[in-house]
Amino acid sequence: MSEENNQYTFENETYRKTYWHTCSHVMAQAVKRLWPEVKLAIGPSIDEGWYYDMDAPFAFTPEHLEQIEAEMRKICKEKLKLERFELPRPEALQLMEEKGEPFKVELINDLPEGEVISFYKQGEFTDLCAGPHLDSTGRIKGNALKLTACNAAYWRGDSNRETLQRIYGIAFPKKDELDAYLARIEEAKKRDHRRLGKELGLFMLRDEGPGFPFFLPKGMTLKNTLLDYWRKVHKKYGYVEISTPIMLNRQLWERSGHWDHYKNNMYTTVIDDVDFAVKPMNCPGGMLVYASEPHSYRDLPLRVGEIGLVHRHELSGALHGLFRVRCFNQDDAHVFMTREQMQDVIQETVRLFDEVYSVFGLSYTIELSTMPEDHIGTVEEWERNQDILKQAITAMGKEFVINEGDGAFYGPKLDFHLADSLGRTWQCGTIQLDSQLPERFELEYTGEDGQKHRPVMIHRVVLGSIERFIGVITEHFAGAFPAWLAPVQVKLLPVTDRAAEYAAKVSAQLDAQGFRVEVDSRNEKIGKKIREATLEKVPFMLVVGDRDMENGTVSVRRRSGEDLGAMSLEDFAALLGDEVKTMAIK
RNA sequence: GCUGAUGUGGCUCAAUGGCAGAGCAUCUCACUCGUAAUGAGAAGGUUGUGGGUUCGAUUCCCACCAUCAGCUCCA
Repeated sequence: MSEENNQYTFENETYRKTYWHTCSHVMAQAVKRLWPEVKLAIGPSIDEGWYYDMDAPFAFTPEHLEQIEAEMRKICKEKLKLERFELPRPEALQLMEEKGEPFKVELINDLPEGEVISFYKQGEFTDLCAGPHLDSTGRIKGNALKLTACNAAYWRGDSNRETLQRIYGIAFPKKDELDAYLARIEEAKKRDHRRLGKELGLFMLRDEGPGFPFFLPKGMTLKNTLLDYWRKVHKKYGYVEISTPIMLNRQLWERSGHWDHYKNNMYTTVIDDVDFAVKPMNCPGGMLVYASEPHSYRDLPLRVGEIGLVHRHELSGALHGLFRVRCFNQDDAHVFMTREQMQDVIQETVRLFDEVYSVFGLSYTIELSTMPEDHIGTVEEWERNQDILKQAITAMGKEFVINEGDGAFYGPKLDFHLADSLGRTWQCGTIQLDSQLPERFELEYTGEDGQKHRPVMIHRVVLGSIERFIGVITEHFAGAFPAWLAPVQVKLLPVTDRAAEYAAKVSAQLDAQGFRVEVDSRNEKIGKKIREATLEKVPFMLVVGDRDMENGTVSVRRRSGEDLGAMSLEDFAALLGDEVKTMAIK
């Protein structure tokens, strides 16, 4: 995906960003020409294009955007020079007040003392801006720019402040690059897991349960196959598996801290006059399991996995297909260990992540999230744990970026972000270091010295949410899952009714060998059956007709269209078995 | 939750202040066919829900629900 993102002929990123930034000024100028009453906020360049936030007394429509585009083209043709100038604070404030730009006035007021206050002027339009910019609006190719969307955004990202309108745009030095970009966006939409999920019969969402996905037979097969793999790979890494209740009483959630720190997102109910909450996380249940019997240092690290169904009340506007739901399965695990084992355990976990993600061909970026405002535990403890996470991945030669203040309330974490087909990243894996919950639940182990000690733990998920991960790989593979994952691996296509019985026999034989097989016994032409099986993205089609019956063969076709010709069923089973094995764990 | 848009048979989409239409899918019949759509016929809709305006609302207005784009949030 990243290759596709780098098709631009812009010389380099700095130039690209400068180009887009100047576009945002041209757009603001166009808007002010058309509707002088519109107030300007901020208009930066972004990874793909630019936006400008504005406050208008009316809502921008697609027609407005076309008008703005037309005016932008005019401004490009006018070849206006961009001139930078600086003003002392009082004059800068006076200029923006005269122009009636309250947001700019606020920005200037918030600039630190001594900061240079610079403006860029092009024709009649002047904007507060640090720059840099192109030297002329004539540098922008007017017919290779497009305003792509208009949406809401909060002033300064604060949901308590004004809601502004954000207009997004994209531009390239050449028209055909813009076309290629727009075509890529269209192509990415075809991979949307919500669309593919419907087309392939994987899952559905209903008004009756917003954010609570239904899995259909094919999606369920996919999910179970994924979980089979998960169990195998975790067994290999020394994990055991448990299952804890979906609902536990209030006392437990108070003890874990969730009642105080997470209550707004929890579904609660009253049973026999006692408050209960549906679990938003699996850890408290896992604590109870650990605490249910004494442990020796010899048992550590103790790796306890759980495919846990959790419910979280997300804001209605945040829901998004399988990517953001209110109920999902976490491929959770808690590893209990001594302080000395922390670094090893973290590294072992990262190696497990690498193994799993590489099976799917997914790349990731790592974020280290540090202490949030709402937290438990001391600052020293947090810093110590953050350092351990840093050291562990640095020693493995991995890069990370810091996400300040975004840790869980009980500890810092490493988040693994996987990219979807639109280049959006989704947090899937996470490793959270926690010395707070063991404290709260008074977990213990007996050390070599015969004394009781407190273990530390990590909370970790690899796939994250099974649901989200299915969404990510659906887009990643564009619905064409590798054979080991495909809900249907083989589709038998009898050419005529005469071959129906033979097809059923072949199907039964493959089924007995553990392959997932379907027979298309409809009275339809072979061309139609092939077309539909291809659209269903079934990896292998076996065409069987009179010739195959006579010779005891199957005629094999891949979903790519490749015709492998007739072969014996044994040969085909070997071929399929091989393909399945190369992808999955031994 | 906020701003804007959308909501029509299972799916994709038309249309209109005056009897709601197509393609695909479904069902029936014929065809028995060798690598991306055989033909004919039938059936299928209180136009998201609830109010209102109107002689008449699927269409106009209001509220709610859901979805979409984004913002905010996201253990």
